[in-house]
Amino acid sequence: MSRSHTDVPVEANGTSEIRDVIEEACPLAEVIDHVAGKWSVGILVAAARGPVRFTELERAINGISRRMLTLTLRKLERDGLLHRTVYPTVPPKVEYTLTDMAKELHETLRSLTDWAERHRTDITVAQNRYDTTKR
Amino acid sequence: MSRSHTDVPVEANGTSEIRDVIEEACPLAEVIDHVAGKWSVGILVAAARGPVRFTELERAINGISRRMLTLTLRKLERDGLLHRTVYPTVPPKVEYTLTDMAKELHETLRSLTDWAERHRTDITVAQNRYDTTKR
DNA sequence: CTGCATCCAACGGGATACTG
DNA sequence: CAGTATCCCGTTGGATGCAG
Repeated sequence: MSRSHTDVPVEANGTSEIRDVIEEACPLAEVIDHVAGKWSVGILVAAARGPVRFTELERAINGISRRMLTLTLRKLERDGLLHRTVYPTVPPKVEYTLTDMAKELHETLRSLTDWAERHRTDITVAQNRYDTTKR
Repeated sequence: MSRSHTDVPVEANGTSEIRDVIEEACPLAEVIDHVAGKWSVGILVAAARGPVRFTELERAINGISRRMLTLTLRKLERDGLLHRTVYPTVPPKVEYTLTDMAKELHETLRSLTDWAERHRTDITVAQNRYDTTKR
């Protein structure tokens, strides 16, 4: 996704409400960017229960490829959401844990979960109605 | 998703592949899917203040293309988050408003915004540290 | 076990010209 | 005004194979 709001030519004429919209949306867009990867949330949730190993994640998250698991883990680590601990054993062992910041985020996400559960069917209904009427 | 062949544009029909992760992540992943498009949040925020017209959105959301605006609007409408009202005037006038469901979502998103603002710098710091140590 | 490298297909998304 | 239709390219992500 890599949005980063810096790729928008500044234009500097930002007046009135245009500015407002952008200002208000920005931080939100940032979070989304950090969490909206196809697998980020899954990893965050899986790691929320305690230290998780690479292979555990691979099995827990249905359908993820090795490559994407690595990439997503790196991104989350870079963002300061995951902590990576390497045990120099043979064979190697690596554990991932949520940082405090990420734990907070995880709780915050719960309100979103609630919303999703409250409206899950509403959304499905809306989609069906849309598809049948406009298609 | 986009069934045809070569360069047929995406169709943005949402409902990508089901993300079967751990049961706890599922509803959350759903929300993310509906909101995580590059422009969805921006549109939602812009429309949160009241009815908005197509061109208003185009100007309010810095950098969006006409195509993406249309696609994203259609997706949000399909998901039951936006309501589209057409005034059969000349020239045509179309207004978009948040549905009740979407208003709820918008409020819920505020807690995410708060998190983002609280940790915005933490994230930047983490990224810099990561980039300097591993690079 | 953990994870990087490579190849490749599919999709997202920008620019723009055209229409009701 | 509010879209729709094309063209085109950069990125995402799956599949594999190799390595510490």
